[in-house]
Amino acid sequence: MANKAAHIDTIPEEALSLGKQLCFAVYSAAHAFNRAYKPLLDRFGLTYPQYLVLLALWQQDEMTVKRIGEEIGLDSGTLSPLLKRLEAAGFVARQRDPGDERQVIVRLTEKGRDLKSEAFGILMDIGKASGCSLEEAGEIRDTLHQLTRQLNSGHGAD
Amino acid sequence: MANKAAHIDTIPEEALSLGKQLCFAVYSAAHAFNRAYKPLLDRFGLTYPQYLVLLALWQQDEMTVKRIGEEIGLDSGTLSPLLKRLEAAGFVARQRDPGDERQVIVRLTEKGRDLKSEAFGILMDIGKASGCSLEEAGEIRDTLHQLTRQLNSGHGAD
DNA sequence: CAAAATTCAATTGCGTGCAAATTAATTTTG
DNA sequence: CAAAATTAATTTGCACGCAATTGAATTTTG
Repeated sequence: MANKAAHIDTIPEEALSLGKQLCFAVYSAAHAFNRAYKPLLDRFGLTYPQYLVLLALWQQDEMTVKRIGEEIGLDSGTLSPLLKRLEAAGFVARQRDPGDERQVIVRLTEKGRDLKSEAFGILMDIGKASGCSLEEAGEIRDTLHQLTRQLNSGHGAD
Repeated sequence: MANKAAHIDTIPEEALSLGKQLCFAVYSAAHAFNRAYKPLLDRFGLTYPQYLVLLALWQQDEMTVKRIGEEIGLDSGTLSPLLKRLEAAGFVARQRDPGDERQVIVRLTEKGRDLKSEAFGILMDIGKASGCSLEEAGEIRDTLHQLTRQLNSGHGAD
């Protein structure tokens, strides 16, 4: 892992510029995606994190809160109220696991399952709005996954 | 009713997978950066958005709330309380523009200016945590800037 | 010049995100 | 088997982030 940052006297004043910072680029892109999704999701009364939960459930129905949290990277403090809102909106049902009463199993309702077919439309609208090809998107995605893994390794198991 | 989008043979079921979505990769990377910054910024009692405001002010001191918002992409609804907290913490001062009483000018305090030299340390810690070279970071950054611009063009000035 | 429109910041309301504390259920252990 | 430790979800408190509203100041215009 040759780190090019060996002699850092090369990091000038300019490095503090927002435009020069990778983290700000990621931060801005995340907000831009959020804004792009908003009008599409508003039609269904969903927020982006709520949509992420549905995406996860469309792949694998009947997950515990903890499992969902691992899938999308949120803790129960965020998920508990979010899931209650998804339940109130009729997209999912929550039920204590009879086998282990500590756990809550979240499953799609009919309404939640029906939304899946519409999700392809959202996906394509976003794909168009992002203005990049599938290959391009795939490259950026993989690069970011690697970056995320690297960043997360800093406080996991060391 | 077929649960498969009829003529969209290029976008399969798999496209709904979280791991396949560019937006989720961006979303996750943003959170990963946030978590990486947190312990570094906690030392100064700062949040990441607050740090962004200081970065902007280190480049160009004495900006209006609106100008800062344009720099980092936040509106006054977010900035007003944030700037009050930055003021309460002693990093900035806020003052109505005598020439145009609608505007509020934000400027660094001595304490805010002093923090600038420490910021290089934060920058380098993050650079190390991201595990990519300056060139690599630059490429990803430019790609994301382009992506952000493309996404924002969908509802901006046209 | 005065009314209307515009601009800027602050405020309100709602939904994340995360840390820390809480509660209930299960597992470990002494 | 009972006490202690662990686990899962909820709750609480704080800080974004954004839409919509408000209020004050300025500009436009009739």
